[in-house]
Order: sequence, then C-alpha cells, then structure tokens
Amino acid sequence: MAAPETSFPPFAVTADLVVLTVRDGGLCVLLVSRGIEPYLGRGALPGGFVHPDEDLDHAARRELREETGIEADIGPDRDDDRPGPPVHLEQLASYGAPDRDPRMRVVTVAYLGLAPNLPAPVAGSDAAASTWTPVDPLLADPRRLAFDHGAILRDGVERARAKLEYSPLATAFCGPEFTVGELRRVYEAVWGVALDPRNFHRKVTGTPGFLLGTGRTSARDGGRPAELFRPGPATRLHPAMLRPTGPTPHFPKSARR
Amino acid sequence: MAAPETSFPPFAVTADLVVLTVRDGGLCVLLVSRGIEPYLGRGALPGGFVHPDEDLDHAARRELREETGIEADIGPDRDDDRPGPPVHLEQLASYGAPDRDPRMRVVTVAYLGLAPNLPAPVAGSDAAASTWTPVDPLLADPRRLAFDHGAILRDGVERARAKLEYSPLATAFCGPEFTVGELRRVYEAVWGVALDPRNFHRKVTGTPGFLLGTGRTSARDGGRPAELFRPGPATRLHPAMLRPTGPTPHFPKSARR
DNA sequence: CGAATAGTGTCTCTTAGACACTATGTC
DNA sequence: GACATAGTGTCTAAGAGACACTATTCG
Repeated sequence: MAAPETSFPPFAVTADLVVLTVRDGGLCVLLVSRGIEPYLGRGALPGGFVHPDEDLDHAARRELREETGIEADIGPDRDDDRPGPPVHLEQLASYGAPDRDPRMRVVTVAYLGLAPNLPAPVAGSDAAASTWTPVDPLLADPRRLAFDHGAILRDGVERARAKLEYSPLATAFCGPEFTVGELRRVYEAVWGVALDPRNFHRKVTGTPGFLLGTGRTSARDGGRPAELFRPGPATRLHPAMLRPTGPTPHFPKSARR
Repeated sequence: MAAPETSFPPFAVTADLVVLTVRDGGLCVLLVSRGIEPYLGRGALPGGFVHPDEDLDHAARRELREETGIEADIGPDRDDDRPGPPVHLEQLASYGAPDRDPRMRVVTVAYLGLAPNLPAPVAGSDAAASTWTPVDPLLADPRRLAFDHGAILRDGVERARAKLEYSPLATAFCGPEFTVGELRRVYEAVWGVALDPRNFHRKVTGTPGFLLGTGRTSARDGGRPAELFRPGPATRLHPAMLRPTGPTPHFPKSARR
C-alpha cells in the first residue's frame, strides 16, 4: 500500500457469479448467452461491473438479482420479507490475467452461489437469456464458455465439492424443508458418487447441529414417508462428511502404505 | 459480463500480502511501517498497485520481492537458479469496500504467503522498514493496522490454520529439511495449542506422501538426534491432521450429544 | 402381494488420543 | 549419573463403511 496518491493504472472491476443447483440428479450452473462480441452467442457466467460506490458483496448480490431475479443471502445487510428464496453466496476468487478480456483491462471477483432447484431461471430484468446448464460437459471442455469462465466454473465446482465435506452447505441446494433422501441426492449429484442410504442417514442425523427435525413427514418419493428436516445451527460439520475415496490423494500410488 | 464496451468505473487494483512465519514459538506477520498519510506510521501489509500488463499472481510475487527480497513459489512461471528460499504464495481473497481507502476507489487482491523462519526481513528495495510482528496482539485489536488490513490478516491467519489440517503446507514454514519436532512446533505455534509429541510423530510419519525421510539425522535440540525429513509429494493429507478441539463447533453446546 | 424408500442394529476396520516404555544424545 | 528429546507399543473410544433387518407407504 506504499504508493503515491497521484495516478494509478485504471482497471474495470466486475463481479461474476457461479450459481449452482441440482437438477435431475446432476449439478447445473446458471449461464447467460452473450449477446455481443467477443464470444457472441457463447455461454457466460452472469455478472457485471461493480459500481463506484458499492461493496464487492453488494455488487454480486445486485447482479444476481438483476440478471436472474434470485435473492441472495450474504453479509449482514440482509432484508427479509421479500419474495423468492435466498441462496447462499460467498466470494470465490479473483481473476485478472491481462488478456482475459480483449476489450479492456478487467479484474473479475468471482462469487459462488448455491441455489435450490428453482422451477426455472427466475423472472428478472435479463433473466430471459439465463439457463441451467449441466456442468460436466463444461468441465470436460472449458473453452465452451466465454473468456476464462471455464476456469472460474472449475474453481467454483471444486469449492462446492470441498465445502460439502466440512460445512452444512448442502442444505443450500434444498428447499427450506427436505428429507434425508433429498439431501443425499444433493451429495451424490455434487460429488458424482453413490452413497449408502443407510450409513448416510445415520451420519447426517448424528452430526450435531446439522439437521433439525420437524415432527412432520413427507412421502414425496413413493416409499415410506420420510421425516422433514430444516437446516440446523452448525456452520461446520463435526465429524465431517468425507468423500468416499478420500480427499483425492494427489501423489503417486506407490507412496501409499 | 454483459456490458457495453464504452465507459466503466475506474478502480485501482492492488496486491497486498499476508506473509506468515513462525519465530520464537509464535506466529508472526511481515509488516511495513507506513511512511505517508493516511495511517502514517501505522503497520500495514506490504503490497502495491498491479501493473497494467501483469497477472494478479505476478503482481503479488513482484511486490513480495520488491518489498522484502523474498522469492515466492506460485504459478507455473517459476524460475529456479536464483538466490534465497521460495515461499508458498496463494490468493487469499479480495477486499473492495468503497471507503476502505480514503484517497481513491481501490480493490485489493490479498495473497497469503508462508515463509520459513528467515534470519531477518531479507534485504530488498524497501525491506528496511519491514518487520516480523507477532499476530496475536494484532488479532486482538485489528485497528492497530492501517486500512482494513486487520481484517485481511484475520482471514489470512484463519486460512493458514485451516490449511494445516488437510494440506502439507506446514512444511512451508520449515527449511528444506526439518525434524518432526520442528514440524510439530510449527503446528503448535500456528494453532496455539500443545500437541502430544508421540502421537504427532506417529501421525505425520504415517500419513502417506507427507514426509520423505532422508537417512540422516540432526541433533539440533539437545536430545537424541532426530531424523531429517523433506516435504513429500502429497498435496492433500489423508488422513487429515485435525485440530484437537475439533474444527470449532459454531453452534450451541446444548445441541451436542 | 411386491416394489420402493425410510430408518435401525451390528459387525469390522481405521484412526485419535492417552500414556507406558525404550533409544540415544548432552551435561 | 540426570536430563532432554526421539521414537515405538498398547490400550480405549469413536467414526466409516458393509450390510442384515424392520417399518411404512403405493400400486
């Protein structure tokens, strides 16, 4: 921060959003179709310029609302009594390669949002062009997305996968009340694995602060009615919900015991 | 990213550094003393403007080198054959409250660096003013630091504490070779707890990919000579090195079993 | 009835933590 | 010798995962 007060290199700063949800058993991301060059017609993450007088978090919330009609739950200035369910929103990372936008020098602060399975890309100013898109093909070929949005998506998905292990954020993919089976299908979709329903049930109901039982039940899936739960007060899970194969040992197999 | 190509609100973008090390059994951060207003004479994180043609990671590395003489190990463009040991450096988060700098609208991309216990703030252009400062008093009263650097420091320390659990990054606080006892004192200093030396030894040597034994030994601490180790190939620890009390259950105690 | 989902019990294996004990250096 | 640190063995409690079993609905 030791710098002269005089001139400085001017940057554009944008807030872009990786908003994830689970639809039809698969992880999906909210994309808009670009209406202008460059990358005309390509998929892109929703987002836009940070205003001169607003915080980064505020810009992310505003862009989410403007482009998708979704209300986000971030920071202390949360106004209740408003339509639509909130989504979880947190800062992901910043991206500032000099050539990432051919038009100008722009630094993007990316945000990660987790949303329940909304009926459709919710109505909003620009919402017409926004669609839920399965992430798997996009992760396999990141260049399908405009700019460096493929890399941002990859980082967002990896963050979501990691946070499901030690935080109760999986509930952000569900509605206000949900069954253990619905929560399990969230984990299975995000991680791309099959989990044992019986061990999963014992684990999530046994982790203190994760779930709050409402005495009521729901028979949404044809079998025995399941109890409905709401998110509990925990912000960290203990013990954690570790991914089956372990957290990806990134070293030669020969080094294992 | 759907925006007109014309004008945009100009921002200054800086890269600021939270560089941590362990000295005398305590966690310390590298600070510079501000030579100009505002916050004249206060401690501040080293950093500076991102250049018009450089990546964010590059700016962080450059600022670290310019202000402290420390070479960092980040990204693919790492040039070996250079003096001094590298440090670990990773992006931490971005901070952009409208009033965080009274002079101008500035967004800071903060980086977290982990350094071994260097002899002293290494020689460099501006290194004269940089000093290792224990973090505990700064965390207790964040306003001792300029701008919002107290909050950035808090986030950096928390990131470091968390990453020690599931990554082998604690070795970044040690020299190229170290004993298990030295590594244990790193964990104790960063977490601020006492660990059982015997269980710690069995755990780190039993975690695949964490440590590579060199047949040699060292008697740096007066007792029986200890084997020297180097960092192993693992990038994630499995099983993890969990903090004693568990990962801070942030929910009412009554909810525990 | 069978099929499907919900939920419990139980067993085995691994790991965390407590701590007794041995090993090898310095003074 | 005393003392300090390094390293191993062993026990107990808890969690992960496999899977048998019961419970409750629908068609």
